[in-house]
Amino acid sequence: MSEEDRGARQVARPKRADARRNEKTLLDAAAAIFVTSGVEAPVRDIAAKAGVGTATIYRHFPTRADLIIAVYRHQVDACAEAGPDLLAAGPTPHAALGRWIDLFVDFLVTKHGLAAVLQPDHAGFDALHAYFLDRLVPVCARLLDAAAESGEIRPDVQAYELMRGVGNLCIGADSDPRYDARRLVALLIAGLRRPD
Amino acid sequence: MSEEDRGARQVARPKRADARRNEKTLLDAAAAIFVTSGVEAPVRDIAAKAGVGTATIYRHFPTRADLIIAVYRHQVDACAEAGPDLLAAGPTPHAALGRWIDLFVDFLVTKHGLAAVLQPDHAGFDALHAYFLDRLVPVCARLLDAAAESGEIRPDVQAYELMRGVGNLCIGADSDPRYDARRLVALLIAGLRRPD
Amino acid sequence: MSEEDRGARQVARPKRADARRNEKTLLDAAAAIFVTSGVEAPVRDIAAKAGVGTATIYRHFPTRADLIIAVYRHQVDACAEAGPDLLAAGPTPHAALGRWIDLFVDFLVTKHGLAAVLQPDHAGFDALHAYFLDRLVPVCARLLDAAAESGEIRPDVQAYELMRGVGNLCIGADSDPRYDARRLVALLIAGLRRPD
Amino acid sequence: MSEEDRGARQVARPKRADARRNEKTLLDAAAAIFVTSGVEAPVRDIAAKAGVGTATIYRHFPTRADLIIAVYRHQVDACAEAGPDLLAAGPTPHAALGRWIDLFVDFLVTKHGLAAVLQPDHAGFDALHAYFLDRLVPVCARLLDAAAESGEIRPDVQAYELMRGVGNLCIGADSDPRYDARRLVALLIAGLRRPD
DNA sequence: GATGAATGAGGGTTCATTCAT
DNA sequence: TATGAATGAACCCTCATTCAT
Repeated sequence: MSEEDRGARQVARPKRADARRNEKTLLDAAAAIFVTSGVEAPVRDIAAKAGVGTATIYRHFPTRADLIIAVYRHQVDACAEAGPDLLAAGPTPHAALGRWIDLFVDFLVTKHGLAAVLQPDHAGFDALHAYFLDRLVPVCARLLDAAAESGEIRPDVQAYELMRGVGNLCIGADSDPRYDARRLVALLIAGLRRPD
Repeated sequence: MSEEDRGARQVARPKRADARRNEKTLLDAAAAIFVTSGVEAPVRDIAAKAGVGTATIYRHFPTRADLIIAVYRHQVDACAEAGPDLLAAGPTPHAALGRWIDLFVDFLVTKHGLAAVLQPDHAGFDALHAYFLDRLVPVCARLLDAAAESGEIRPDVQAYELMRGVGNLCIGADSDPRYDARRLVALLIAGLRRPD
Repeated sequence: MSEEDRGARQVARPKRADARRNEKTLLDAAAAIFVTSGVEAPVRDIAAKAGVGTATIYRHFPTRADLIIAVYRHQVDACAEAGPDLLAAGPTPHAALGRWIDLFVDFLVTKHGLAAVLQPDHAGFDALHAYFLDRLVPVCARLLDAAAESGEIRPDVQAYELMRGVGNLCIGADSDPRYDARRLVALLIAGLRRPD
Repeated sequence: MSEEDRGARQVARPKRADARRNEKTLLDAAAAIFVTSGVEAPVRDIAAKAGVGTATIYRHFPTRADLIIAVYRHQVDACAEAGPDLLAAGPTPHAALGRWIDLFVDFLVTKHGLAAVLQPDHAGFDALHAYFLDRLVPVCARLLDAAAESGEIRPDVQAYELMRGVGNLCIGADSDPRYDARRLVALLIAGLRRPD
């Protein structure tokens, strides 16, 4: 594609290649640091890992929430998108819900400190909280509704509450061999079953 | 050796009463500050509330964990002691377990920030973690065992894990009207039931 | 060598018109920002207002002093040129001096932060300082000399010092309703009168 | 004086001697740094000069304005107190005003950057501004009133405005051999004379 | 025993200026 | 020539903890 083509079709932002590459470097560095030091690691550490100045991070990601979202966006999206597929795959809505929640848990437990920061009152992380909720609660709600309609589970549980609960169960789940978030979440999901 | 013995053997220690009173003042102040600012409130705030110097706090309670333990000891003990009674009261071990867990949840959700700090990897809070575990896990284990033996619940759940899960579900439970820890914990407990 | 000449000798420089236009845009933007945020406003704000990159500003105006000079050159020149006219218009040299100083004050008080930056020791603003001095001190000196020769004022006041004093009196003159630089400057000029 | 004596008479604050000494060190260090780097010098520089940690400065002087006030309090007070004496000493109110203003100017010109920071709109320095005004404007007003009543000067000049003007004339007065604030201020004061 | 002053490590953030594209 | 991304130095401020009195 020639430059004219691009210019003609869009507003033409030439510098992009560089910045794009840099942003990638940044995200990789952040992801790496998040693994070792948690999502609240000092900005300076991330900058150092990426080999850039601190301000570069602020340019790309004005708030820490922005950075975290960017780092995990793909995975969150993938999780959200898997919901309908699992529902379709069956065998029952409740089983699909369980599998989808497992996906979410698998994602969360490997992200050091992320679950803790997902708390709604964690100062400065509202955007992060909102993003996760916006993306995942509707998916969860659909699975929940389906399971409720099928009569498998009790109809009085809210998707928001369930997601929060699952998120909470994932806090500190790595680094403790005697605590298996997945197992507990499974109990929680099992607890949804209609008491017969 | 009892405290009286020690006092009798030496010259009377007039400061003792003072110190005792001081400790009480400290605990009251800490409790009050914990309610408003959480268990991670600045040491200075607590000292100010108690009307003492910061070093006084360190003298009585070398680590923050010590202070938190002292503040909540009575309630934790009461909770622990309620276990056997509830088990005896029935009607079933599983029901007793549910009631006992409710007691724990009621305690925890009203202690701003306590659940969060109970995480095993929370630096500097090992003593706190250990205390809660020492005190409560055995109680929980007994209830769990009884319920397992009665065949009400699955036999493969560890008390430690369950307590951690319940604790996690209590994180951030105040300050969010859409999240009811008690309800979720009830689901978790319900999920323990043997799948028939 | 005139600008046209240079253009004629080489291959036509089509960019020239562009650059010229760009410089105009820049000056307008700078003037606007100076009004709202003062002459020490962030470079980025000016660039943003002009719709150009920051480096473009540096290309046209290597130092901030250059930019400020360019923005106010016309007004400073106009002020300088008014001096002889006022002197000719009378009625006395001292009166003319007063009117000319008023012109300068009117200019200065409306330029947010300019007077403050005119200080000789303001790092990086030497060129600005020098420009104002080069342009205005001679004019002031002529008025002062005339007034001294006419016997209206004391003969021992230097133009440089007077200009600095007037400039200083204009600092922070906007934004304080209880401070009227013009009134104070009038006192200063009145104070020049020969003590009889 | 025994400890009991002190305890009986006051609230008994034993530690004072130390802190007092340290505060003195701090003020000396600040004064020294202010001379070389101006009153807006980095907190760290002052701390380093005093050989203390930065927080020590914040403890003693929560805001920079507090520190500056403390450093100059004695001199400002002395200046304020000299007003009535000078008025009494004569020979005329206007002469007394001139001498008093000279005192103020002598103080101000030797305080690098102080005059500049006395501007009412200088963010974060309101307390400083207020202090100077509270302390000096009333004194100036009294001198001004006396001179006005005696018929020496025009009656329409406000003490606030005059003080601001004098303060402004002192900005950048050190470090410029061609600018003598005292001389200009004398002109300003001379300009107060009633136009006959 | 009690005090509270001092410490100093950290963390976040801004902006003038340079430089690769 | 224009761009705007990157740089990184500088600064402020907070607190847990120690220590001299």
